[in-house]
Amino acid sequence: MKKTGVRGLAEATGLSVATISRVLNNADNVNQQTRERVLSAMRAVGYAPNAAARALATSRTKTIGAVVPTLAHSIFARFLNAVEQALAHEGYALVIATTEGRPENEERRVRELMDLGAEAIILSGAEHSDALLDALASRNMPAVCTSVCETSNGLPAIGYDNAAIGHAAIRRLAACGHRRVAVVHGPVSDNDRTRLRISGVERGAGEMGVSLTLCGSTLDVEGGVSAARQLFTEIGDITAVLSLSDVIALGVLFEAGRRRITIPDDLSLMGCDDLDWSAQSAPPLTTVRLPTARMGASVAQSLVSYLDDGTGIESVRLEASIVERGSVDRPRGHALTAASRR
Amino acid sequence: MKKTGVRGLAEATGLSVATISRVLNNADNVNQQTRERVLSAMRAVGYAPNAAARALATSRTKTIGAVVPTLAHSIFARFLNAVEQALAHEGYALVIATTEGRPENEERRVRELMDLGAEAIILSGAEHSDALLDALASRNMPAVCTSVCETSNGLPAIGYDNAAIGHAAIRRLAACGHRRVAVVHGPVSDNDRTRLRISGVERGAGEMGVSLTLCGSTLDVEGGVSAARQLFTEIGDITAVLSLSDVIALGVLFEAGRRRITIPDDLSLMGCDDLDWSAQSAPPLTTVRLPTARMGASVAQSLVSYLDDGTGIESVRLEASIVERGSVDRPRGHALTAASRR
DNA sequence: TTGTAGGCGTTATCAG
DNA sequence: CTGATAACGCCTACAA
Repeated sequence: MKKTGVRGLAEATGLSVATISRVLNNADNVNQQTRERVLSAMRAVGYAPNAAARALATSRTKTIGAVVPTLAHSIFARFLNAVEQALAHEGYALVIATTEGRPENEERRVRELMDLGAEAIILSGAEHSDALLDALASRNMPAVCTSVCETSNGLPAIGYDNAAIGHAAIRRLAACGHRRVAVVHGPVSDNDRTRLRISGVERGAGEMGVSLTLCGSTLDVEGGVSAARQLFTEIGDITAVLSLSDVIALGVLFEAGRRRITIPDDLSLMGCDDLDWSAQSAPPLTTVRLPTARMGASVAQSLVSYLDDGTGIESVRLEASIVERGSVDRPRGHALTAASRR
Repeated sequence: MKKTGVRGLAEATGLSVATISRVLNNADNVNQQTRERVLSAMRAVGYAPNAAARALATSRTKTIGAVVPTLAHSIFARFLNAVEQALAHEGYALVIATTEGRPENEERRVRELMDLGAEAIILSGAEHSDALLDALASRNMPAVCTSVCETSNGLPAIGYDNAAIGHAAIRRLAACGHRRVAVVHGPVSDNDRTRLRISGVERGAGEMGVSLTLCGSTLDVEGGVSAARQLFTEIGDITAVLSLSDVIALGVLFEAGRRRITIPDDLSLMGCDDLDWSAQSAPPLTTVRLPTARMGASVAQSLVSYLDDGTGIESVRLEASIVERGSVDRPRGHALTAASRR
């Protein structure tokens, strides 16, 4: 029976395991010829290094864990897609854990990730249980909160300013002349980002004399449809809808279409996210573009720098920007009310 | 300086590492009191097991790798979401690698996954380079192809029958009376699933006397919009559009809306996937529902059974079904042509 | 029920 | 430039 691993190669080449290890790690102090010899031996036996053994010896796993509510929402998927790409380029692996929408799972998932050997943890949002924070601290595990730009728990945050986003969005609408706007948003419990956006909207509305109708919904297209249905049948007296995420806006768009409510003539609609389809819809959606991909790259970069070079992890505030497309216009009298009756 | 790991606990409790290890692995042959003692000691020192060491000793990493083209397309994200959930319940971790849409990256990513210690590999589609297949075989690494239900490379497949899907879809359209339909599909190079669907469509069209117009596009909403634009301006003479994926159908829907082409009055539209929004659109999209989540669960289950119990990995064919909603109707004369002139 | 000791495949520290 | 050897933290016969 042949020996496995470096030992086998050592035997096969007549060299020592140390030398084998050196060529494995591209150490410079190896004779060119020796290296060739080892390399070809490796090819010959189809040698594959054992990551676990290496991890044990170096106490480096080159693995980073991320926990998100779900992969089924494209905003998280796009973010992780960017993270994965950047991490892969740096030789790190990404292992993903979902909470299945239940924040009470977060701590457990983080623990699993750590037990698995993750060298850093990527979290969603700024709010995390003390137990989770403790777990992180007790192993002093680097971690970063994403989709937000500040936290009150001491963890660095890489993301955007949700309150500012809400603020800018409502002001833009106000600047167009809207004074009665409905705000459709996802669940606020367990979602600090949504709460922050709402608070920004409220502040902006106060400044601009805009009267707000808040309307909660689930974070999916169906939620947008239901919310729109309610808006159109029970509220009516609004000139614009601000949807705090594009999936919800899509629902509003669909429901408006069904009711022959023309956007932006009868009603303006503004979203937030800038998803794949947002520029393509009819009409194209005016929305807040979130720097999702840049955020992913930035998170990956920060973590890798920290792990490889010991650089501190700084919070990063990425700018979001409103992209004007065709779904927002000046209000036209009681257009919606009229349209609803059509 | 305290000793780390099991050794430390052994010292702290006055027991041996073997006993510590036993409680760690919930072995039954350990005294209840002893167990308590160890457990509380573990809590006291905040013990965290070292996965690398365990992996090295047991040669089990409890990690499964998946490579997909991208996470940015919700069809993959939803699939992996299901995989992750099922795997997590079984105590396995999922590490994800993307090819960034370039099949030539696939082999490298698979190697990275294997080098990382993945115990099984999840692949997308049935087509894979010989180099990749060899790499898998030489380490006899279990792997499964997904989104397809058969392969010619010896690997098991868990998924649906793409040709049958295309076949059923076009026949349904034909049964509604459509004889001239445009098929909009994503890239065919490097995508066997799309090719299979097209072949099924062609066979069905032949059987039913349907004349087809094939129209390739990119696999996103924008692609659907462009294709629709071309269809509406240059082709015209069709009564239905069969979109081989829902994202593309969404583009068609948007473009039709922009041109005041009413679906399904002027034109029928049928999709494939059944995404989040498909039941909510205006009109709701008649589409082929792919068992994405079940597929994810099935893949996870098969792999886990194999790894834990040595059960063989069988190919699984999951049924897809057409879900009738509002976007397909009988053709009405030259409605589209008329509508285009409106 | 508990303890002892060897080994898992690499890395890294010394000498040579 | 190369070699011997001791960790790394855990598991698991085999003994007791």
